[in-house]
Amino acid sequence: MVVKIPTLHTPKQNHLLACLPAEIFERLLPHLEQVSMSLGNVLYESGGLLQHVYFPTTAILSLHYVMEDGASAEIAGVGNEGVLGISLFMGGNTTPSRATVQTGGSGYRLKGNLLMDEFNRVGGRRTGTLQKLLLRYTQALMTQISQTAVCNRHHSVEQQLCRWLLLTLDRLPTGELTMTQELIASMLGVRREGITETAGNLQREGLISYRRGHITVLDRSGLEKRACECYHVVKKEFHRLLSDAGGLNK
Amino acid sequence: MVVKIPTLHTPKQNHLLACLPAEIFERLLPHLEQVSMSLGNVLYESGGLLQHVYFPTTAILSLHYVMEDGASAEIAGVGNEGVLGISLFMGGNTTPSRATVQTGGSGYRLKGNLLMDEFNRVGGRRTGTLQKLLLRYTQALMTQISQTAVCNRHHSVEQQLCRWLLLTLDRLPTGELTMTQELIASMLGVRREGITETAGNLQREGLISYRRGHITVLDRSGLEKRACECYHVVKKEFHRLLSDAGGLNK
DNA sequence: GTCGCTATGTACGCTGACGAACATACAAAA
DNA sequence: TTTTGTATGTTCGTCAGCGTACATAGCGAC
Repeated sequence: MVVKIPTLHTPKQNHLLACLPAEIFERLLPHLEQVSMSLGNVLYESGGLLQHVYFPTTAILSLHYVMEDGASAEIAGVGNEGVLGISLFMGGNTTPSRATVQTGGSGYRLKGNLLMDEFNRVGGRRTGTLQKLLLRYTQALMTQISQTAVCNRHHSVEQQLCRWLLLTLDRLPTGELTMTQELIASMLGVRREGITETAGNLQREGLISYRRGHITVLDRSGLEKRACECYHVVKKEFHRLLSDAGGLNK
Repeated sequence: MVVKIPTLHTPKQNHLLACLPAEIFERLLPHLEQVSMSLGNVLYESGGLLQHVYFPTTAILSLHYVMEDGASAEIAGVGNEGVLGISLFMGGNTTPSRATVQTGGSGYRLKGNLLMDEFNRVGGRRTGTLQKLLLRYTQALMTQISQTAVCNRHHSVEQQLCRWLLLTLDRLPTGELTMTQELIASMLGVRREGITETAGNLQREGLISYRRGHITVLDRSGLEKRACECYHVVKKEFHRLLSDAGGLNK
């Protein structure tokens, strides 16, 4: 039985927005537009121009790359800890990767030019604060991407599945994710059968349970034991760089 | 026979330094310290604090990650097109990856605080120019890392070797690289025997020739045919973002 | 030159993941 | 309730890359 609790939506549910100093937050607030994103939506096409940046609150987004032969792989995920569209302020305006909605939900978007105004704003005590925050986030994202590269090289499907479940879990309010095995497989860039088998093992051992498109995590620390070190490296680095915005807010 | 031609060293051999406007370049010049780096030198240890940023001219550096069990993989390379030490201005001061010298040679280094002064400098017509350039470079680097992730997932050792040779070649003045198979294997995160076999094939077909630690590329376009799309994606993106500094210099 | 280190070559069995093909079973809509 | 689309389960042969072990050979030091 699913009980729908009417959710309060506020931009502060996004960690980056939440740790902006009041002065900046209030400047942006009138321009933050709530958007709901549903599974599979394509937010950025590879090579397309970015009109907005997105700050997810309950949604989870996925950066991935689709190759010439159709094979694909996720490069990184973006949830309420981050923002989609960094190439805007990094100066490229576009990237060769694609962004889709991996878990439906809500978020806020902001017109690119408004973000840039604030990014480059000079004057006042808060000069450079948004910039510092976004650059720190970008570095954390790079760590995530790097770790994905290493993980793809050396770790088993099971380790990767555990890592991925944990990272996704950390971005969700509950222990249940709405997610087919097919979708997970395409994120990890492996066969669907590989996920069926691995998830079957995890279920048999009581770590997760699932039914048609819904996975419930039963034993989080069990998953952590099975995941590769990559999970902890990424978590630690996000924490180091972004907990309390690394003092930016003081 | 190796003939040593006395080389002229100038910071302008590094593309990033070369496309700085004269005003900024001249401010930095007195602080650019030439350093020669030899194979295997560790420039940054994982988690260590960054004192300098490095602008390679003839050297090639490698960002890689060493895992708990000792296995390792390269995340990206840095040659005369780039700079090592971006986490300085990204705000993290350190990264979980490591940087070593992959091909001995020369470069220039700059004290971290001096770079930061210029990065954050306000006033004058050139405000933000260095910042824009470095952020663009960072985005290009992210593309390289992302592509490494995808490549690790889906491509064969042969494709990856070709990609890697081409990327390295593009950073060198000649068609010869000084490089053992063992070293290449550790870069790609595969077994040395895998490289022996693959390189043997490439040699048999006349694409490369090698002898104990030296590889000469004989048929560049042949390598391009065998490489995966990753090589071209990375090249294109670097070109798009950094050719003539994307107009920053005008 | 020759010695010795280290780079390269080769062979063997093993295994994780692949690709294809098909069976089952759940859940939502009719 | 029945239907139907889709998510999940299972099997089987194949293969790239791994780990191990050991052989050869180039090149620099002496």
